Amino acid sequence: MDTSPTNLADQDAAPAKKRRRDPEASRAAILEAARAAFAERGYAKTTVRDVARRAGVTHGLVLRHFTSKEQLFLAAVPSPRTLMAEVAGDTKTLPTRIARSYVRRMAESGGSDPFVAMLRAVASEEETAKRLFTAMQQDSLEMYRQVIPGPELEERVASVGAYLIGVTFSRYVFRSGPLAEMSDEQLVRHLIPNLRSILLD
Amino acid sequence: MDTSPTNLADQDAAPAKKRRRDPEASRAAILEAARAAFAERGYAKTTVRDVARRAGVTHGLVLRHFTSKEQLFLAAVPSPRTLMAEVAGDTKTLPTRIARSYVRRMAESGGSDPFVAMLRAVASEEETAKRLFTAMQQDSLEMYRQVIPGPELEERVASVGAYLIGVTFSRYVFRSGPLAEMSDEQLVRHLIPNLRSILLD
DNA sequence: CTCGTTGGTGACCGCTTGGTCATTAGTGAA
DNA sequence: TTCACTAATGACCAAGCGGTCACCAACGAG
Repeated sequence: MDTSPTNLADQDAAPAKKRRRDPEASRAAILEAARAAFAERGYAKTTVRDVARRAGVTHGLVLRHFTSKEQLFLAAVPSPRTLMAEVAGDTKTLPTRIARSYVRRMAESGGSDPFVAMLRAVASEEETAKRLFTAMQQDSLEMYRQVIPGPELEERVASVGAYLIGVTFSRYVFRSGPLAEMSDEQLVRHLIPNLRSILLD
Repeated sequence: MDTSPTNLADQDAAPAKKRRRDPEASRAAILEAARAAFAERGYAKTTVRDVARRAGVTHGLVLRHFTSKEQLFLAAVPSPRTLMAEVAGDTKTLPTRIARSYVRRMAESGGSDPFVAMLRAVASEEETAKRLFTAMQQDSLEMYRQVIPGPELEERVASVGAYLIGVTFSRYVFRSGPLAEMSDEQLVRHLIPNLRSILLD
């Protein structure tokens, strides 16, 4: 009553494709697909099959390379080297550099930055992501410690972090409202005075 | 080879319980359980069975009362009446009132405020939550419009919103770092100057 | 041309999920 | 006490998940 070798197909890539056989390229394609998927839909809603389809492979291969969905997340969304690099330098121009560096970085990745993926993952109560996020915050605190004077350093840095989290949320997750509609240049101009007052009183 | 009427049980409440038969009470218990669950674990990770267990009923009853998980979300997490009420009043003391009202509100619900639930739901790309969130932002903008002078009102309000989103994320979602460890009073004191400079230059 | 190696496949599995519905049992009125 | 009414239950379902694995086919070495 069923001559075919299976009852229900489980195919991943729709069109018939030639096998590529290039493990490095496959790995890279999967990682990029994973980054985009986790940033766009969050950890919980992203399925291994989603990532596979984007990368043009089968979900079996994804698990073969990365063992589990969590391992894939860890490989694709690595500790996003301090949200704002280039912190070192003159204290007076610090806010400007932070704003520029933040906006450039987000613009380059087109909204699929690891930072966005981590925000989403943390929001859906993903323990792994929380650990990464903690490490990231520690890193950034260390960098500020050498540049900024005064007491309440921790609190000020935490507030800047919170502010940028909120901006990221509005602009790249929620994607609605004035902050989402500004151009990159407008956003930089808008951020600078706020960062300054939070950071330097 | 199987005398029982079913193979795998699907029970929800572990201990044998008497049937309560009180639709109003059930509804209320389910709604409260849903609010807490959505705020604690996010929309994607919360299952209908989770909510049912918390409420002490079966998951069948939850769906019977609310039809679907999404309807349940909409019923449990209603438009959270402008994050900060009591905005009207003197402009000079506005930041203080916003900070107080925000902190009190969050403290009262013990971190299971609808606002947190919505943040989490939006982060996992839930369209329904996005719509609620948009409405909420519109509401709050309306209220500010009558109280605050000057241009760039939209941008300033959006930035305050973003800042509070970030603070909420750090304190009630991520639950780590200085902002999470502050007492309510400390947080109020910390927020006021930042809110003031963002809102009033 | 063979043939061992190995990147890649897709059927399969156990389990969980959101959702349905026939059945069961409390309850107030007659 | 009986009985209609209906809140509540829990077995059931299809779909989809993460994860496994026997197999297949593309390549380089001989």
